Amino acid sequence: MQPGPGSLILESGAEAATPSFSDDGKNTIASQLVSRLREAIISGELEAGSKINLDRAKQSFNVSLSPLREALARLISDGLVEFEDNRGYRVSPVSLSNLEEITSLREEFETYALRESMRVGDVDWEGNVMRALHRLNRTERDAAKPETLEQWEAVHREFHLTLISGCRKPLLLSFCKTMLNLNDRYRRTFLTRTSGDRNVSVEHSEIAQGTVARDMDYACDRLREHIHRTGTNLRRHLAEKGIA
Amino acid sequence: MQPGPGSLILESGAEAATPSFSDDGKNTIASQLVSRLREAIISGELEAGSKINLDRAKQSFNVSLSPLREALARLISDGLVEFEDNRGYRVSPVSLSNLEEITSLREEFETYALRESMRVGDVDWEGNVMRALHRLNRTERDAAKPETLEQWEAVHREFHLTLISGCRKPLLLSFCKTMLNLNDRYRRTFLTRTSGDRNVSVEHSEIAQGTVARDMDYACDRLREHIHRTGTNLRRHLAEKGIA
DNA sequence: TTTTGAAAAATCATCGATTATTTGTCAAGT
DNA sequence: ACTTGACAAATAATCGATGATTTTTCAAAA
Repeated sequence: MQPGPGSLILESGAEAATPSFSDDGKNTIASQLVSRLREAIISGELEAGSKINLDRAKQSFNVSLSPLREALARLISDGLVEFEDNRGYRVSPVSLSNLEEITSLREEFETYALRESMRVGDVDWEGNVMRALHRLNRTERDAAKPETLEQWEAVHREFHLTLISGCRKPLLLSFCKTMLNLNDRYRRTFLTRTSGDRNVSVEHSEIAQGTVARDMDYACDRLREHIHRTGTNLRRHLAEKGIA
Repeated sequence: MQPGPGSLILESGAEAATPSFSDDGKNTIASQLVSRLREAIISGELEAGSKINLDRAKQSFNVSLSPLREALARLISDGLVEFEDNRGYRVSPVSLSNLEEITSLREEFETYALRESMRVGDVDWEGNVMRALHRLNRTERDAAKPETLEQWEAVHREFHLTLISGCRKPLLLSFCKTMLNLNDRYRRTFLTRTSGDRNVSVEHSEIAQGTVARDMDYACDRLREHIHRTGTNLRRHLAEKGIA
């Protein structure tokens, strides 16, 4: 079970010199569980609102109780898990009002963080933005190939986080990360294709161009529209599936 | 052990019809620890930046390891505790830049939440605001009597949270709560008396009056100034103690 | 039929002991 | 004197078992 001496544990997807927002230097079982559980929830593998049975989870993840509980406790901060004394953990439910709040807060927080980034961001940051944009535009997204969806989600998330990564406000960044996580769960659960009347590539490019040009009003307006459109689309899909 | 038929279980400190932001219906050791640890950190009893030795903490709180680790894991979300694999937990350090970020985010988040509250808040909420103001104004704050400082902190916190409690955005409220916690740690650690040139009672009254009058610009401007002044005061005290 | 209450099952919470990792110490080699 | 590396102490992480609480089941009474 334990890796023998001399065996190497390769960290998945850790590329040097790439600012990574999904740190994978995780050593302990608890920390690995945080990543695995987060992915399981965001991807919809663990159903929204469902109770997390500790015995079953223990078995399915092949771990003991202590690291599992600790991992779940840490996930509360991400808003992905809820807890109640003597009633255990459950996956945070989805709802129309929750989606609407997430959309509103993304609009407020991310435009604020973007403005701050344009105010104090350095040239490295600008370069990171352009690189993230390029990668995003070169990443295919085909509803017929599920693995492209997953890859696109990662690159897309990276783009939005890079945009605001110049703001020098770590707390604000962690809030934005949380909101983005929650938002991505809705998209991955309810939205496999983009609405026909949108050209998302153009939207991203406009945001990035405005950003490196330090045109605060333009960039923030485009970003706000972008977030708002996604919210509207998602809301429609939720309504179709009859979610209040 | 089981309460007999007809007996009532009274929750400590739970006054009906009073919106409480410091829920104390905690049953389990882990949940009680979260409260105790949070208070210990905010009050400065646990020194900022210090490592939390699990063995010693275990003894001093008279608990076992599992609930202690779980409680600390939950406190990460409050920004009061940091964690690193195989290196354990430590109390989040204080710094000038951290204080400045907290002040900025409070200005942004709380004014946004206050505007939303004025937009959608109901009459109950208005009443709660006026009650919280009254209680705050009637609570003595004397640097010579430490117990009054503690009481004042609680009522003051309640006032600020009540102001924005009408916004119907639970995630936003939890973020504001977090920022307020972090801010209160700075005040309780570095500030025992108010700056002489301020009349804080008047500031609070103006904010509350503007709020129930639904004068968005006036109320938000007063609130922003209020937060900003506190930030400036704290910054000066940090500088005096030579904290970068 | 509905309600009640006690026993049983399921599940959560906690503990003490064991294992793994990191940190500190000190002597040997350069 | 400075670095290096092995050993020892301190500390963190995990496990399996035990204890406590909640939920479910089901039979008896209204």
